[in-house]
Amino acid sequence: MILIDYRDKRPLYEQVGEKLIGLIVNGALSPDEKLPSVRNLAMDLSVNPNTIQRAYSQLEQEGYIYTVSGRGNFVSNPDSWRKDHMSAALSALEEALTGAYEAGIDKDQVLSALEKIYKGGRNK
Amino acid sequence: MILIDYRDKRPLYEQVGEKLIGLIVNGALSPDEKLPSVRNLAMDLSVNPNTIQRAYSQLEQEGYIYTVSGRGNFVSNPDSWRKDHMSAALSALEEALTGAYEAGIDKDQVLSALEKIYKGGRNK
Amino acid sequence: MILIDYRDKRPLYEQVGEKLIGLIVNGALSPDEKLPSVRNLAMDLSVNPNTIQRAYSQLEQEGYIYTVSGRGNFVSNPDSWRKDHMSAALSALEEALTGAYEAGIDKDQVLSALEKIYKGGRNK
Amino acid sequence: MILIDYRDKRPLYEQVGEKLIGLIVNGALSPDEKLPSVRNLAMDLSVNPNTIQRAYSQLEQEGYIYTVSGRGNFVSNPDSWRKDHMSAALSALEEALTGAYEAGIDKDQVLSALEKIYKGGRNK
DNA sequence: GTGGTCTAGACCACG
DNA sequence: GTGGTCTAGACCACC
Repeated sequence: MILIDYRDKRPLYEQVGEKLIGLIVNGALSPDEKLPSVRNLAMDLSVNPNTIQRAYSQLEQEGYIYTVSGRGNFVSNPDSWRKDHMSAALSALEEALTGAYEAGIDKDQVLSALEKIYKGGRNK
Repeated sequence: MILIDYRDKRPLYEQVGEKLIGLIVNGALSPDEKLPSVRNLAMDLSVNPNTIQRAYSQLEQEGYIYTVSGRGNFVSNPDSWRKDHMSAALSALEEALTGAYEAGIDKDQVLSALEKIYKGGRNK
Repeated sequence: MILIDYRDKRPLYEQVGEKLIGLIVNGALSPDEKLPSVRNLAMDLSVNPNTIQRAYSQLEQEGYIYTVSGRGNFVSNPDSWRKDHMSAALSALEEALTGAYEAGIDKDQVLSALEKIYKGGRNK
Repeated sequence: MILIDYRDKRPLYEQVGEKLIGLIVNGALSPDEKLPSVRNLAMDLSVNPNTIQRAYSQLEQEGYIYTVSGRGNFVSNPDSWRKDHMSAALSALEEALTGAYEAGIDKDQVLSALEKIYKGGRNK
């Protein structure tokens, strides 16, 4: 379900969190679906439960999941996160665009990259 | 010349390095122009010389500058870095684009962001 | 009669208890009226009977209801709880007021909030 | 500087955080002033450094302080938190007011409590 | 069994 | 010395 890349310099909990966000945004995990328990996922990934706990807390705080103590963690309704998620993605995009502009990348190149991704569909 | 943002979570040497790259790519620093000495810049920014040293080493390793021992650090010829810089910017852009796509951002929005940046010109 | 919010971080028994207090204080449940049986309410809310039991015990201990073993649970006479309830509400209010004061909230704002609630009437 | 109440049921990190917020909002800690280091405060309070770390992270995330890695934690400029802090205090106040209203507390009593606090000044 | 908190102790990057 | 991350192991409240 999730693979950890130990060469990645980012903290483990962030990696795990991001992967889960991907699954949620992709729709691989539906609203109100139960996520693996903290301990289970920790064992699966051979990682300390605290690390998973931290990833989950952060996801909850960002509105991607909600926690019912004693029951588990569940994915939130998209309303809770879609807006924030989109604005975050948008500002990341603007930053990348200015980077591209300053690097001297041609507008046509940007357009072709754009077409490739928006036509190819979900190829991740 | 350079301002340090202490609230930025990235390491200082990285911040300094990025600012210098900006100046180089923008052409504010021309090829073969001499950069400030490690000690001078360190004093200017009230920062440990080690920090500047590290920033310079990294820039050198990425090909943006070259070092002549005993003489100082100088801006490299664009040939040494332009290609790498562009491909890095391009892959960052692609990543941001897929992120935007998966977040459900409309193609038109991407285009408008694109226009805004590519028309506005170098205002940074 | 009662709705449970599973996203609420408080324990279920507390949530249920608070809702019941609301009904009692509002007068929706009159003194000496019989409350639903533990098992019935548990089934209604699809919740473990222990949870309801615990809510009832707490209400009893706070004087809002009384239990006749073998017969059921009944709403207490307001004399048993009104004073405690009021003093609790009052000290909570004072705490909130000092919080507001320290946050720099203007006296007029407090007054307008006060008017809004005390004029609007019982609309909850 | 801070006292921990072990009878309080809230988590330690929350208690510590709240006390610090109090000091910051009161002005006892000025903007850009350095807070005690994680380890120091942990020793002072005979508490695990992780606990303090968590308190600090939360304060940072709420905008009350900012962290410079390798240097320490510093209190933020009031602009970062005043607005959020006020709105939080305001909604807490409204909740307390409705509670008071429903408990049957007289408007005059509320007014007298209000006067007591807003006239008495900072008596905490 | 589930999440939440806490301790103890360790290692790393940064400056 | 400073914050940040991680592990190991423990205890608690809730359901």
